Amino acid sequence: MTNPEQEQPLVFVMGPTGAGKSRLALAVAARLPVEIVSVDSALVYRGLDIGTAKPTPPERAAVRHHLLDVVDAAGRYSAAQFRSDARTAVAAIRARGRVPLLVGGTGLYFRALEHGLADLPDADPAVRADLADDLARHGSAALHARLAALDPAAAARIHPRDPQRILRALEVHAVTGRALTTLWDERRLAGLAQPPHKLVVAPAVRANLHAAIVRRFDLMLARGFVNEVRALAVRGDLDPACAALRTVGYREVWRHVHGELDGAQMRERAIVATRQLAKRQLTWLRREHGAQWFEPDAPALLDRLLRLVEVAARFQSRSN
RNA sequence: GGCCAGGUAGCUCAGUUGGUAGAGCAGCGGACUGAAAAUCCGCGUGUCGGUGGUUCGAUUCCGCCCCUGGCCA
Repeated sequence: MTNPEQEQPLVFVMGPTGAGKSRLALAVAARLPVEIVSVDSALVYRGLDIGTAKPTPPERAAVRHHLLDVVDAAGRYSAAQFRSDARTAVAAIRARGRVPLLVGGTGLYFRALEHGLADLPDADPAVRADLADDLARHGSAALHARLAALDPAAAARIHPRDPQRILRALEVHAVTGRALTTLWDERRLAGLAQPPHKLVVAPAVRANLHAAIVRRFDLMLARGFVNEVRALAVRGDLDPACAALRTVGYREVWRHVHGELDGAQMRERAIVATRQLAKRQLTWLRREHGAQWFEPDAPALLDRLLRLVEVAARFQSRSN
């Protein structure tokens, strides 16, 4: 008998922010023995609750959720760490005889889990700080030129004005002495043995998604989003360079709390940033092959999801 | 009611010494290998407020009308 963890297809529930993924997952959890694995780069941060629309304590009491609150707001997380944590969570859920449901909107994390990643060194804070210094002093074009000498293949695919990727490629080279693009070809961290079932939840009409985003942001404000950010500010150890504070909404509210934006500007810019995020998420989703697309709250969506989970649950009980 | 300043892209505005116009933002499309809710790339036709006139040609000059803001009554 083969390992059921590798044979059984996972179920992915994917969609842009505000499309109603969490609501759907909770509806399934009310009827079948599922646990939810969050696939979301913002929900991992402790202290970011209202502005990330994180499932609430009652919701988390009703259904077990994984990969929420796994790092401090001052900390770092990564796609590779997600891949590893998600695999651990999936195995643990299955060992309990339950069905994991992977729910979220971070395209890179879904991809890392499904297809794996190159086995690369972790971020090195000291090297990164030096490179950030060089960037401030010489500009990204100069660093891109430096990269072109060390790793021409990487330089060819990274835009000269994309500092984040230039820095990462230089960082990998500094830490390993090897070209990033060479390492990509060498060793991979495994993806899934079986292709997952992918369900995409997204309004077909963009204006509907935009309207949902506005409603949701206003609800966040009503629930005390500004006070939540104030609480993060009084800690004193966070600044806008932290990954957590680059999150959509948090960066705008942070500036509001520090007097740089008035209430109306903050709201407008946060809503704009959320729309732009949703658009980028849709770009990832359109690329997903074999995904089934549904309108939020479509009865067919819940039916389809329930059927997939039932099949998985049956498979699960047979192999345990 | 009078005077002044405006009315150009969804928004804020630039511009055309008369040859039908372009920036920023928004929006849309795309990329994406340890920051990814990040970081980047690409995409600009719109009754130039309306109407009449001058002109080969008017968004541009002139008249009238409408609208907005300010000042005066």
